[in-house]
Amino acid sequence: MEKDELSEFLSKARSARYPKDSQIFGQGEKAEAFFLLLDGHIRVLRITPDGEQIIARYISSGELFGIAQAIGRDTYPANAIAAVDCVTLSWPGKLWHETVEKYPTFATNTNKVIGGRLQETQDRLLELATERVEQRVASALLKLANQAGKKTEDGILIDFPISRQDISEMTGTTLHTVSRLLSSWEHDGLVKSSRKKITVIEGHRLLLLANGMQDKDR
Amino acid sequence: MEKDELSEFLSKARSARYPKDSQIFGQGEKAEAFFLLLDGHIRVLRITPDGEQIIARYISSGELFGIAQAIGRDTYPANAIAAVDCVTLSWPGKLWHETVEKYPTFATNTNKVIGGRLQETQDRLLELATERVEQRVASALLKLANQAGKKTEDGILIDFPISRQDISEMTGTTLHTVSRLLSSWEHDGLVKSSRKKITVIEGHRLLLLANGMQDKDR
DNA sequence: CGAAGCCTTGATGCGCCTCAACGTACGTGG
DNA sequence: CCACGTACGTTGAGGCGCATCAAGGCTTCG
Repeated sequence: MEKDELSEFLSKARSARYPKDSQIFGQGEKAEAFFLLLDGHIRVLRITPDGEQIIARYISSGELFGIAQAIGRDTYPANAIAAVDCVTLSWPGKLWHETVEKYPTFATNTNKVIGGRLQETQDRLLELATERVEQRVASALLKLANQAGKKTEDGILIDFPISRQDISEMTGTTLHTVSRLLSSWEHDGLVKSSRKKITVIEGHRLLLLANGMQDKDR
Repeated sequence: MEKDELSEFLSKARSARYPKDSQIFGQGEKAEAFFLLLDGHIRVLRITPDGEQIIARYISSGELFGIAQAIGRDTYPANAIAAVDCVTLSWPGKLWHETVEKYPTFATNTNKVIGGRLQETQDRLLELATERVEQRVASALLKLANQAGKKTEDGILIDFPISRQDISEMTGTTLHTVSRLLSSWEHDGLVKSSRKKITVIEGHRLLLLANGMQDKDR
């Protein structure tokens, strides 16, 4: 897409602000628009008929989301909730098809985005099926630190509020087990955490845990 | 794509036969080609560094697979193994990009294919995280019967050889647990099975199990 | 006809969920 | 700004679902 084409495309966008904990769209709702996250972090949830939920992924700024049109759906497949105050751009759904027609690279690029998410999801499936809770939680922390980490004097802080419950919903376990793990890791100096805040201190040792190695410094 | 364009595209394909249990491509190999399954069934495996594996999906005839190029990868993300004797068409990888450029619908269609697989994978993730083994195995059988079922006088036969081990690798459990479940279901008349062969007899009762309901006919 | 691969079934144990109770930080309204 | 309520976190006790270990039977194929 050329510069002026891009700016024309951008000019059709609507900007919006979502306060922390507000819902941007809901699972099953008619997909009226697709989004680009300008600032903030978004939690993508999938819910079972009987109310249990898991966190499918976190969206960071710069990512497209809610692109139901791209995969030929007319409803959103998940909930999107602002994890912090967020700023988005959005376009009406029908503009997707027009844009794809005009700029074929748009479609091929989307392939890569969706393909990447497919990969990621399959990796998690493999993890969930073959690894123990401790490894999965360690992996999740590392991934979060990687995706949304902020360097501090203590270590790498995950830069949005995240509860034990959230982590349990990312890893298929309970908040109790997560709490116990974090307590034990904090005791051993691997992480530091307080209410809705987690800092990774010794990433390399966490990585050993994630890979199922014994931590000999224990 | 128009008729003569399609036939030109098809004329560039190479046809191949893969005997049962042979490998079509391997995880991590350079992706030289992409494939269309004309006849047969293919098992797609993902393997962990330490040798454990899960079945990501089964491909049925008519489906594209091994489309690493589409998602911007240059290696295959999984193993593809012929579950029965298979016939495929394949095209050199670089033809993907040319084709996409020439026929933009190709890219948008691929979006739908990949999007559908993403959905499916996320559904399985949700299942694996929230449901018990019994429910997952019941779901897997129903899905298989749906995707590759053949009506027989007894019920719906899954139309390719599939072992207890295979089912366990689809559902994140062990062959022992699967064996026990199938035995008990056979005893109750829900299924009928022998070596590498499974027939679903009472789908509706299996569905109840898959949804976590009590089976009151037990 | 033997050997390998697949399936079955029991016994045992443990990883993690569940249930329960209490401590602690946060923010909201008086 | 303090008091209170609510949401979040911690920690223990107990139990169960399912993996693991073990041993033997059956089917298929060379």
